[in-house]
Amino acid sequence: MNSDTMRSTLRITKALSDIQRLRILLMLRTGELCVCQIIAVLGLAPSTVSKHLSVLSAADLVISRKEGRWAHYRLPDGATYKAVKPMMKWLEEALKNDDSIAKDEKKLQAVLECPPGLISERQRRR
Amino acid sequence: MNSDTMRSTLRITKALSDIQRLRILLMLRTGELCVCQIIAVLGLAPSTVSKHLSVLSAADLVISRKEGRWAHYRLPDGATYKAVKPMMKWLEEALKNDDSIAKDEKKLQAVLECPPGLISERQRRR
DNA sequence: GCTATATTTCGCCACATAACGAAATGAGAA
DNA sequence: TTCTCATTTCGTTATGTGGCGAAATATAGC
Repeated sequence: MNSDTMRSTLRITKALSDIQRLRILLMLRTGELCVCQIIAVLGLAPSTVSKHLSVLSAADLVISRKEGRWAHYRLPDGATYKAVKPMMKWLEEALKNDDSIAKDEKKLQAVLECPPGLISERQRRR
Repeated sequence: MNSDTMRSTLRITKALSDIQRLRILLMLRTGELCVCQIIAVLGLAPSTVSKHLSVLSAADLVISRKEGRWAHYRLPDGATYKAVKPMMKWLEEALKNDDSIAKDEKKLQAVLECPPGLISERQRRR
């Protein structure tokens, strides 16, 4: 009967077992982000980041929204969020003093202020 | 400074990203178990189970205790448990209707009652 | 000491996965 | 339409990981 509860549970724990995906999740606490912004902070190839986002999405740990050429990702809300909220809370607590996460937050602030060279011209004009 | 918070967090999430290790963790809710009992329920090679236990141990998700020839594992207590309690609670909730877990519980009951053939003679005499 | 046995360690194989670049996709701009 | 560009998909490669059996370890009993 309920053999997908294990499947979906493992989808979540496997999604959480990679440093880049944890970085993305914690980054999204500040709110919805464009893929290019996530790419800028992580410093990885676009294709790599896209794959990570699809893994998170398949685990229902993020929600995607398309707007023209851009894709935005955010933490889930409502019922979907409820299922993973304890996990997220635990993650936040576990990593609240982590250096790499703090660095990401700092870099994200810079990216959100659109300093030259970090994001493409096109993106800055959105 | 705090780059091991990420390391230890990932040790935990990676430990939780395998079905056999989830089975072990939930099995241990009934209390301390001998390795051979865990082997009997999982139906895997002793070396495989031993490796899984060492992964869980390295993540501080289980505590081991040696007693003569036998090794016993249990869920952590006190301060150590506090750190992973939210995770465990979430896991229990997520898998409370899972078939494979229910099957394991049933099999564990049988193993604890020592039916012939499941555990070695030697073990039954402990 | 020697034997038996529970557990761990080691070596190996098969498979999963993270990374990249290149190509494909899709939607706005020209 | 055609071009541009953000994103995704695909193919490849390198590394990680789960599984097993064999050998090593450790301890109880003789």
